Parts: sequence; C-alpha cells; structure tokens
Amino acid sequence: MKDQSNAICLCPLDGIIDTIGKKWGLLIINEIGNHGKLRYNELMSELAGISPSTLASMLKDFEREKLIEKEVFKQIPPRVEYSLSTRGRELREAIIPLIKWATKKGNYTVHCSCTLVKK
Amino acid sequence: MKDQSNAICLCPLDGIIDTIGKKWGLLIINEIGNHGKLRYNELMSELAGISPSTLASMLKDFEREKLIEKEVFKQIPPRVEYSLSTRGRELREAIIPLIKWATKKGNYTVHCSCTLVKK
DNA sequence: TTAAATACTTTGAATTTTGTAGTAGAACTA
DNA sequence: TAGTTCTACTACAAAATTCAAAGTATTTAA
Repeated sequence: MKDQSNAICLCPLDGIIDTIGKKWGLLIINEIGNHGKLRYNELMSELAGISPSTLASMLKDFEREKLIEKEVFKQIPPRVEYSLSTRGRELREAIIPLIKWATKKGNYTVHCSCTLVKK
Repeated sequence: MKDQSNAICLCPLDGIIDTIGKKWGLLIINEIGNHGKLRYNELMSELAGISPSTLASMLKDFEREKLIEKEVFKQIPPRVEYSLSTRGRELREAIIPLIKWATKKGNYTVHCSCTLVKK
C-alpha cells in the first residue's frame, strides 16, 4: 500500500495490511508460532504452495517489522532459524480467533493435521 | 490461491486467504461492520485509496462467500446498501483482536477517527 | 438542453506474486 | 579427483492483482 501520510483519513487497520493483509502473512506468523522455531525449508514444506521468493521476501518484511527473529548458525550447509518476537507472539494471539473462525464447521474445511497449537 | 485439493497438507487458514488475505479484505469487512450499512460510494470514500474496480470485485467476492448482503433499491439515481451477514459479523468479531493489536500504542499509528465500533 | 447523481464497468498500465532455475561452499561419495 | 548433497536463499520472466481514468445507464432538477 502506498504511503498515505497525506491522505485525509486512514483506518487503524491500514498499518497491518501490508504485512498481514497479504496472501501468506497470517499463515507464516501462525506457522512459526505453532512450531516455536522453524527453518526456511521447513517453512517451505509446511506452507505447501508458497514460492521461495515470496517466502524470502515475507520473512524479510517481518524481520524489518520486528515480528520475527532470525538466527543464523555458521555452518555448512547453512542453518537459519526463525521464531516470533514478543510483538510477533502478541500478533499471533490476536490472530487466534480468526483461525478459530476459519476452522469452524461450515466455514472452511481442514485438510491436514497442521492446526492451532496454543503454547 | 490455486486449488490445492490434491495437495498433501493444507492449513486451516487456507480457505480464508483468498478473501481475507487480500489487500483490502479486512478493511472492507471492518468498515461495513463499523457502519452497519454502507453504500458503494460511502465505502469508496471511507477506504481512501481503493480503486472502484477493486472495490466492486471484492464486494462480489464477499457476496459470493455470503459474508455480506446487498440490498438494491429501485431508484434513480440508484441506491445500493451493503451490510454484513451473520457469518460476516462472526468474522468481524474474530478480527477485532487484530484491530486492537494494530491500534495498540507502539504498533501502528491511528490517523483518523474511524476506529473500532462494537455494536 | 444540460447538469447532477449513483453504482458500477471497461481499459490498459503499474505493481505484486509466482514458478523455475540457479548460486555458494564445505563435506561426503565413487 | 570429480561429482553429488545439503541449505538458504537470489534472479528473472511470466502470471495475477490492483491501479487510475474515463465511460455507461437512467431519471430528475435547473
């Protein structure tokens, strides 16, 4: 979303849209939250269907927004772990009702075992 | 998101992504929820920045998904009112924590008076 | 006769997201 | 020694989404 600082009226949701209101935003936050820590390739397979470039760019966005933290281990082959920051964990908490709504019977079908895990 | 009915694993959030995980999805649901009923042009000005074609297509999507209801009055000039369905209202309820998180100090700035209104 | 009002649609361009393939560098394998 | 494997990405062109601007339909008001 383009900068609207000159716009007349903005809605409180505006700020989230760029990160949350994207196709994979909620999924990624939730997925990391479910597992605590996740590596890039683990995310790739959990989020079946995302492209590597999209995932990489989302992770960078989230890191810049301080929603997730990235830990790089100096190994070969490389090892990188992503986890939620405090702020990210708060966001995930706020997303839970949405996930519950989505999983509710009559709304959408759950096809797998990758469900809501509250720590 | 493409049909993944043949995919191995889907996440419960998958189903919402196409509607909610779009740039204006949450904004529109929240906006209609805030006002009860809204006309097309009212939505256009509340959601400063959206293009008419995008709004029209989102409204059609939401109608098809039975998240909103459309009432057409036979008048000239025309008059059309959009409101949330029961399912839409449930969704909005589920979004409220997210809105609250977003409005929280330190997360994002609120620029206008168009805030959370709970019925 | 012209303008105003509303809810859109149409068009082509700009922006985002996607899929496929490729890169780096050490270690293991033949 | 040469080739393969492993992981976390990047590059790039193609596909999908969103954009702005202009146009459509219809009746009443000036």
